[in-house]
Amino acid sequence: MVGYGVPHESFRVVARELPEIAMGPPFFFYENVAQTPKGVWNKIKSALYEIEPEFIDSKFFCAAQRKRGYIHNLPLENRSPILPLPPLTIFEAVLETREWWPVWDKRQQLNCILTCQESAPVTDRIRSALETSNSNEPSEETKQYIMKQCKTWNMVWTGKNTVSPLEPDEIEFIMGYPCSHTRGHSRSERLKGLGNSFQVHTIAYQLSVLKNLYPRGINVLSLFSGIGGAEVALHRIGIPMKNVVCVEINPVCKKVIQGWWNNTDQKGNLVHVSDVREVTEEKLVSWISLFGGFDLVIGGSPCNNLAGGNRRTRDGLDGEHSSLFYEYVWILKAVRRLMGRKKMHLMWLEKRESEVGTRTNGKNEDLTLRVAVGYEQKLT
DNA sequence: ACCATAATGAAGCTATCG
DNA sequence: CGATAGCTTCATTATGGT
Repeated sequence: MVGYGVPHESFRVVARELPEIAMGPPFFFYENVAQTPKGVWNKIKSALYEIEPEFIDSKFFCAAQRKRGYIHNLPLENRSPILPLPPLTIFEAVLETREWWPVWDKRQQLNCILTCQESAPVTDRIRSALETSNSNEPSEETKQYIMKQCKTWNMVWTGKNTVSPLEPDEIEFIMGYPCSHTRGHSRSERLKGLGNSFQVHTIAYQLSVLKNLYPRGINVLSLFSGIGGAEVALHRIGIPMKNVVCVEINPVCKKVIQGWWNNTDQKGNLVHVSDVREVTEEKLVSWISLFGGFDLVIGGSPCNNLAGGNRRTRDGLDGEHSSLFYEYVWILKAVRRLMGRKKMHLMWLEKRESEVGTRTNGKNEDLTLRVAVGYEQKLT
């Protein structure tokens, strides 16, 4: 679960064989949960140029576990983490818990950050179990019950005989986002967005190799953007974003990204698309023509039907949401095919001319801009 | 309409044991 | 080496309140 290596590990793979058809640029980066139903990662791998997935646990980068698989065509040489690395232990990440932490709770790190949390009766049952044990030390049976609940629901000690779920602000810190990144939205929306997101430092470590390749910045096609983990990671690395197309269906997530973009003094251009199924080859041609191509196609497709926590619809890669993986695949391959062609810009103009039915003598630039801007969706 | 709450197991992996 | 136990998991949804 350490892929080709993590910071401060002696064993680091720096070279691998990539099929020629998968070599960049453009570079791509795909992510999903590591523990899927059987056969899923084989399907993903075969759809993505048979590249071997790299499995990394974010426990090497933050205080919480997060086992994820990544398939990408990035170089492996000279990876570097964002420094300083964030705290790797619970005590350092959530300072207030230390005072109440019992010695028999041996946890050093948290389990995976999920999209929902425990309910009050769990905290109540734990409190009453501790209060009824009059002695200083609860019974082994009580300890076992409490530890099982604490691990299942990722709870920390916040008072006398009291365990609580993590606050959204604390999760933002652990996941590597700016303080109050998701502020201004309902608690449940914040938890869902954060539980579904990238761990920024883990992503940044893998993307860090792009910094020297693109000193003047990159154009990004960000699919299933969520709360913008990819964008935050690139920003933290120090890679300027010239143009970013964010494809995200959740309006709350879209607002989070736009808010972060506005607050971080971005010089580039941010375009929103509200559904991956609205991406067409025509739009790809337009963006590629306008931006001069994409340098990075990045995204983690929906894990709803793959994730272990799903009791009802864990029906694999062809499930209702997770099947959107195939959208990622065709879009990536379309981008690579379109960028491989010469005179792309001219081809696109000819196509537009034939559709519009009029010539655009000397006004190609205006037409390009007008059509491209038409795809941008304004925030309400 | 929006939001918070609370109840809802199994799959697949790893560690351990004989 | 196989069996067994132990552990973890980017979730869904009916329900009720505001």
